[in-house]
Amino acid sequence: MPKSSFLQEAQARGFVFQVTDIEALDEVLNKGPISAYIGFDPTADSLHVGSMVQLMLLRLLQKHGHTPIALLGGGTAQIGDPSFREEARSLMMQEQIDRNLQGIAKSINQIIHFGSDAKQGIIANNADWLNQLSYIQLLRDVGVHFSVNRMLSFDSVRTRLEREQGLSFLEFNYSILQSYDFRELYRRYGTVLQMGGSDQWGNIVSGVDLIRRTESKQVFGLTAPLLTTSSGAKMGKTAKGAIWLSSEKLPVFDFWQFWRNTEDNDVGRFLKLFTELPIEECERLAALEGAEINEAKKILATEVTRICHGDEAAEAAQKTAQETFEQGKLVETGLPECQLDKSLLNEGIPVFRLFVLSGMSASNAEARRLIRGGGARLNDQKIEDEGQIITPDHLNQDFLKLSAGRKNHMLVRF
RNA sequence: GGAGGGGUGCCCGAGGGGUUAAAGGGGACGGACUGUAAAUCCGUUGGCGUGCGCCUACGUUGGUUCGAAUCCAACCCCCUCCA
Repeated sequence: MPKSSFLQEAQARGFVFQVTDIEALDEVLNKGPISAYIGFDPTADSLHVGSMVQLMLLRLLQKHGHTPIALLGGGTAQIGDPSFREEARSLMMQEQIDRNLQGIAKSINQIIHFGSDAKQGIIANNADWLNQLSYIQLLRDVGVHFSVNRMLSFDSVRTRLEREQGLSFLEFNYSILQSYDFRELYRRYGTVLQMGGSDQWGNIVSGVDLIRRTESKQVFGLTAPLLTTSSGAKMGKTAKGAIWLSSEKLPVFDFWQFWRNTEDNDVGRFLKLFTELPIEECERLAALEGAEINEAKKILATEVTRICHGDEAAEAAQKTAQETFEQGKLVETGLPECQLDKSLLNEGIPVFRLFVLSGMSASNAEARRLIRGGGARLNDQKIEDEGQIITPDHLNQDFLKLSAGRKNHMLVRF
């Protein structure tokens, strides 16, 4: 049992998968505040729930008085992390990377509040040092310490080599640069701990090694379990794509719904990881049986949404969900919305077109299929005729409610 | 550089001149059952107009054929073995 409060809680909440030298790390944590970092790659313009574990881990670190550093991979993004991937990532344009960096920083700020004092943590960008690196210098300084044999033995690399796709030398360098990052953060901020998903284990221990060799200093690595749902699906990806943290990319209502629909078996685990409710409370909620566990799911949804989008948005989402699903009301706000031009209605428009224009269906054919399959509703009334013409007579005040299936609703405003 | 194998729909994977918008599986979406869960079962799954049709699609570009994902040529890419 660790002595440091951070490790204790991290372990109890299920954040810890592997640690390089847990006793020594515990010792260091116990002695006083440290700084620790996690890297985030700018592969999209927002983070999604797949990164939530990492974010919550940093948040927990901060709560225990340590300094969290979120490192943006603005430099490494030019290469792409090959770990466990099936194919090479296509190389991104610089402007794309820049755009993504901004979005990712925003996501991080949603969950972690850094404040003005650097002790409360910072967001750094490895482009600041990687971009100026000279090849020869890097080889002499860092390359000597890397054994190709050893790198080849890492699972993350091996799986790639065994695949048909192979691994380019460019990608092979990723872990070297990530190690360099760790050392750079150690030098700049005294960072002694790198954390990450379990897929980062190889990269992390490489960094630990590099620092031991060049700085003669013991630093640490800690990985969190890679999250899958009980039924084996990867966290964060669903039908319509990822569960984004950005409310611009995913309405808060949908975010709340995602958590509300958690599988029974995941409730306890998720409560511990993604909320800050006391552990005993998480366990009590997870132990609820049958339909009662739905209460736990609602609490989970609201608590996670609170952390990510704030109290107000979280409560609004909960209220909307309750009215929509439990009371069957035709709510006027709170559901995802879109705006269409009123002239469409004045001229009369086939329902299936509305599904397309609102973005609920990807094509006319898909919308028609939805209606034929009996899954489409207009203002909570099942749509029987895919060609039905919609006019202003169908409006409730200024909006229509479209539903695709039991769970997908949208208010279309005119 | 030499020899062989291969590139099919979101993914995997059959198909080797017409009846193939392309078997099967996975995934996804919808429905039923439930507890807005899981499991199970049913349906759907290129686009556009829609009960007929039209267009686009089997690495790329040409060719042979009344007709090609299927045959031929060149090119690109991947894999394996050899150098």
